[in-house]
Amino acid sequence: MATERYNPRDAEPRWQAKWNEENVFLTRNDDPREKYYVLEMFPYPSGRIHMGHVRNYAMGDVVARYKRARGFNVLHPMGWDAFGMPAENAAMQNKVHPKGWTYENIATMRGQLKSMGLSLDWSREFATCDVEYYQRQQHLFLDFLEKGLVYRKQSKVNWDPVDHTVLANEQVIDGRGWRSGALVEQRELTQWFFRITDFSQDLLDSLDTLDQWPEKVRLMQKNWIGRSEGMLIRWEIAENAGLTGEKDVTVYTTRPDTLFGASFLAISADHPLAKDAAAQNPEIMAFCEECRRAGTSLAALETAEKKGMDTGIRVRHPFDANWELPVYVANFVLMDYGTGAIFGCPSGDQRDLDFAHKYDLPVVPVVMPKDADAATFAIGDEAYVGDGVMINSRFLDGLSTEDAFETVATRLSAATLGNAPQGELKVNFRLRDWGISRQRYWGCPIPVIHCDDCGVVPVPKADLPVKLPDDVTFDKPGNPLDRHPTWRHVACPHCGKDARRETDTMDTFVDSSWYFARFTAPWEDNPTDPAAANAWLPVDQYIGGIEHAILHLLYSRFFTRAMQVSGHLDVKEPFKGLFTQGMVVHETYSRGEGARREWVTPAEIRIEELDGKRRALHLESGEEIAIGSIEKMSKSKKNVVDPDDIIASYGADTARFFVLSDSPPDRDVIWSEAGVEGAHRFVQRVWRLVSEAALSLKTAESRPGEEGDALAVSQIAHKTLKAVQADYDKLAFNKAVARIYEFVNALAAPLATAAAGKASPELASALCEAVGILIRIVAPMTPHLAEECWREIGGAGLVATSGWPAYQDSLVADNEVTLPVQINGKKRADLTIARDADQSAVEAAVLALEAVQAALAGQRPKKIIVVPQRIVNVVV
RNA sequence: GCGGGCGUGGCGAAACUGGUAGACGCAAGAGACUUAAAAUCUCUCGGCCUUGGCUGUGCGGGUUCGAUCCCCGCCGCCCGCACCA
Repeated sequence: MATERYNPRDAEPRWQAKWNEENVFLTRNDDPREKYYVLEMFPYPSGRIHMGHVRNYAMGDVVARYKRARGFNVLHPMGWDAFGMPAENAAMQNKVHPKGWTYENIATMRGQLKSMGLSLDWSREFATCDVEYYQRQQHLFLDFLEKGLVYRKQSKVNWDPVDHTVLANEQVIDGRGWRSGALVEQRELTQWFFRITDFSQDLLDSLDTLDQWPEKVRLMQKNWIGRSEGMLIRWEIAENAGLTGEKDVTVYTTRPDTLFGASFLAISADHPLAKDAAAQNPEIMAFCEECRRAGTSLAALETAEKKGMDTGIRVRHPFDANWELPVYVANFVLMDYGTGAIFGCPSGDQRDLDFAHKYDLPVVPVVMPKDADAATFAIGDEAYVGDGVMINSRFLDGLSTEDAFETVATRLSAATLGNAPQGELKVNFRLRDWGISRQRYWGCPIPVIHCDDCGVVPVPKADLPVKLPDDVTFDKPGNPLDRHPTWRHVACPHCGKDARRETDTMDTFVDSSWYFARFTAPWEDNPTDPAAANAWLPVDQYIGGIEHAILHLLYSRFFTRAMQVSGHLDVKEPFKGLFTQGMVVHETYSRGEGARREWVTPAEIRIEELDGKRRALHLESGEEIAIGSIEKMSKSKKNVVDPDDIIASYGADTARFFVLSDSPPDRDVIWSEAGVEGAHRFVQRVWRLVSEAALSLKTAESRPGEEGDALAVSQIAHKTLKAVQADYDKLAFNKAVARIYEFVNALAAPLATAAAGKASPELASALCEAVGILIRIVAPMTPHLAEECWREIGGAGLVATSGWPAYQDSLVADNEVTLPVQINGKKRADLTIARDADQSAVEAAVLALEAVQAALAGQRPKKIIVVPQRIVNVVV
């Protein structure tokens, strides 16, 4: 009986319509079953989806469908991270409105995602640029403001004088704006900040509770937060050189133990003391300017020479009033870490040592390795940064580094300078408060009003939303909100006088810092329904790219805490489980050189192989195209493969199955068409096997048939079920795929017997069950195929609403095991024996083996190692 | 520089963290079916020699009855942070 090939173009839309009709994936908040929240990082609507999206959402969908089958009430929503620069760039380049551009992209991409057959609750969909969403974000902002979690301060920013905008550090390339190419200036602007540093310690401590996060990500966050334990030490100014009125200067150090090795103080060019000095001395002024300019170029930092200038100011050593040290302005001291001032101990720090050599400052070794000889220990070109024993340090001599730290801390805390302690213990963090002001149009307006009389006035909640005006122009650089004729002019909510709206919008990272909470009740007037948020959160499984390991995840962790403080929910950590999936990468193709280089999409070329050499030829012109490096799929390099083509020719199931096969999900994959065909063969094979055997399986009981090993079929079915279940639990999709292949390979012969109408009733019944298991374990990956097969075998209802089958322990465990038998560690034979055979029984059986007898040649073995149910090793 | 990870066939990768190395898939080769093609099926497929072995998980040592896995020392690649006091 010839079976028709499975036709995804017919089947997939049919089942998608069916799921939709029956509201299979709508999630109710009042469902009594245990909850499971699975979320993939929502996409930026850049235009079309690419294979990276397919991989991300296929993984999430497997988890969602699997957990649904396991009986959980699954929340699996989708939305759009829709504010951001590309929309404004498109507006400037193509004269389209950011709003129109964004919503059109969303419509396209939504259609593409729907064609993948994802089990999403589309009723909860939103875009962050929806007024309904950003209104609630403004609400949150106001609540944070009230709780003191938001503040304004002057801050240095990278300012592009051509585009009239602030640039993020990564948008400054070699000191120039990435778009305009203009030299970037450092400007002081008043900006809004979120007080993320209020939670530094908690954000650090709680990392330990996130045991379902990759170790790597936790470590990255830990380093980013950057906790260090040290001291603040105040140094009395002995000589001000007529440059400052200050009486003392405070430094931060993690090595107070090395205090007797100090030979200079260094301060940042932005330190108040440096500013005082610069005001009095043009040379210092010039040097400070130079330091600031150098600071803009990120790459230059690496190689930048350590430079300093002696200010002439002198300070007294905290433990010796007669010991004076020079104060330098130095280009390597950062104003925003510690106090912007350090003491230099050249023997214990490589940078300080280089600096000391350059400016002829003393180098006194104060720490030596435990086993070194104090008489001969010296510092050459390399500082000794390790722990050890104190030397040349007066009352600290002989102490360990650790004890010296304690001693100095105790003494300085007790001592006073003026009327304050001379030193205090201080924990310092690298983490900075989060600046959220952006001088851009396409973002969430910051809901405050500036009044000449009342100052900064929050917009009353009743007046929300502060809506973005639609009638804006992009013909000039700068923020369109600034030059809008009317939008910024409003009355002060306090006094009613003319006032001005804040025209800055929020960093788009704010939008993505709480969307996962909004999904729990997107219909709410308030930002959240706390009951719903508390019930659903934390997200049980969050899936996304490693590129968000720090910022997005840290900001979301902060937001959750801030929302807890302001009563919007009552959990601390937003994401219980995190999985970082690998990228989909592809070769790049280009023609032309230098500035004229033009990228070519894979769709426009064909690859030819000649004498082992691969060549790329342009389809239209036949011209040879250069094959470039393998990189992450991106619009700019055009090395994207549009899933539409693959879905159109092979179907969504094949695309899904392929991206889940072969490679571990956390590793990058190189896209290859050959792999797609392999996956498609599997889809067709499952369909053929199931459909060919389906009829005879149903009728087998009525007639006698050939013997078949029904038990073997049941055993592999249940073993596979158990293993695949474990793989899905661990998100090891590639291993699940391999096991399913093995399973299908094992079923092929018995199913052929059945298809020929020769299966015994026992075999037919075992096959019936096995096929049912097969359909349900492939269903999370290839859901349309599963439905089609399910109908073919006469399954009740939909696979999508069927439960997960339970494996039987008795069928999973074998009564007999086959042990490899090694002689001196090399495998020489197999031994099949009862599973519960004891040591002596196994030994006896092993000694009886021909191969063992031959190896022993009549001798007694030295040793026999029996690892139960695993291996036997005979040592001769 | 600091921190982390990885290195297994022609390719993507498995191997229950000390127990048969290379499961499964891709590619390749041979064959069957076919007028032919597609589809499908069967077999081969790390390397070296003659059956049977030997050898093999980046390289060199070590621990162990037994090492892809643990320890020491190299080599190579990738990622993150980067003047953090």
